Amino acid sequence: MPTPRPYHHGDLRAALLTSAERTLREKGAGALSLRELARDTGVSHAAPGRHFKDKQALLDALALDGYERLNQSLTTAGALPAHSLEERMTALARAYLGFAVDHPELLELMFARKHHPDSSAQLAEAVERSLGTFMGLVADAQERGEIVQGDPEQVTTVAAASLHGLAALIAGCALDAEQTLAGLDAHVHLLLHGLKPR
Amino acid sequence: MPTPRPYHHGDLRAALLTSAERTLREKGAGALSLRELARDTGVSHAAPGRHFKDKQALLDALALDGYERLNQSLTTAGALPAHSLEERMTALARAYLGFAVDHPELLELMFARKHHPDSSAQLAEAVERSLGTFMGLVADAQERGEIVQGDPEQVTTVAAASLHGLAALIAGCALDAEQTLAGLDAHVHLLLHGLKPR
DNA sequence: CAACAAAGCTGACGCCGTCAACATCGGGAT
DNA sequence: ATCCCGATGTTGACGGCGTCAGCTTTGTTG
Repeated sequence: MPTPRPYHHGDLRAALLTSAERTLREKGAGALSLRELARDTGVSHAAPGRHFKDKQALLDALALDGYERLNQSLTTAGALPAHSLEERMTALARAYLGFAVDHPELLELMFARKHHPDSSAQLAEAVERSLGTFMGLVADAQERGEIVQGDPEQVTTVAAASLHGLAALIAGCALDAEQTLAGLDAHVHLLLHGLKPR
Repeated sequence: MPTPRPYHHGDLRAALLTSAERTLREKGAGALSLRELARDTGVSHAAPGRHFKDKQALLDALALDGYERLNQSLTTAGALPAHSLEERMTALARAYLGFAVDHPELLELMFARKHHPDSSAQLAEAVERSLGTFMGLVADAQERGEIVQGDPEQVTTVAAASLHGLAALIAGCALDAEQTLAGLDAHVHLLLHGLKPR
């Protein structure tokens, strides 16, 4: 006879997250239902409740996982051997925008306003680590005199906001992804050298 | 006797939009229910269906209205008497960020990815008009040689993305609104003059 | 091996969006 | 003046959803 599914799933939490991210990618956050998730995973409709207090908790976990991967990607890109500040910044930008292109729904979820109070601390810390990657680059460049002096946080905000703007516009379909990626080098150049003529 | 509410509301569509934006502001987009909206407006639960094909159609109308007001605000700010490019850009930035601070939920809705195919054309056109305000400023400055030459669209994208990034981060609570507004002049300065030392 | 906590299941509740069928009103054609 | 019809209301129903309470299974721990 066919092996009956064991009463306990084994790693339902992970299975739910995996399945959830799949539907997130394919059908968007709005189309995510705990019950459908449970059906897809082969458990009863209330089983997810054992692992996620409510739907928002699952979304928060999804977002947190997104930050994890984004930060991984940013860190990797930041550690790449690069000669100039502009190269380093472009590498970070390419990593961030790549993430936005690959996971637009997830990015939207990550920066949504409606997280659980429980999760918001973890999420804030994850955001902080993302910004930290940029901040590190900025502080480094400031030491070398390759970048303007001043409050590193302010300078970082300018760079990060610019890239986040691109990412958000791509994720929101307000900018064409390919075209933006193609113009990314020029974008970073303008960001570093300014819009005013030299 | 008390005037019985007439069978026909008169301007239910507008009333629904008004009420909807109120709850949007107070409780977020997720907490918006057509039935509750109908109750608040004193009509039956299916009445909204006469004016909005479905819930997404109402959200789209809300977003479109948001663009209308944002564009109004941007246009006004762009027409302000200003001497320098930097002043003009700062005025636009202040208008945009002011909108983001005042209507964060609405901004999130406006740039969400999941609009109805029916509405997306109108929305895209509204976005285009927003960008147009910036594009006008850029083209103008290019003619005067106050800004770097090159594809105006590319230059506009750099400026708009930077400000949109700020707005989105504020709306998503990733940046402190007050602090960001306070540093706005410096931000625009860095955007125009670049992060590299001169 | 007994007891317990973790992690399943079932059933129920109320809310929701949406649809179909019916009611009412106002305005335009005859 | 009347009739008719479309726009805009109402009611009732359906299925799906999130969440909770209460029960069952299971593995672990003492």
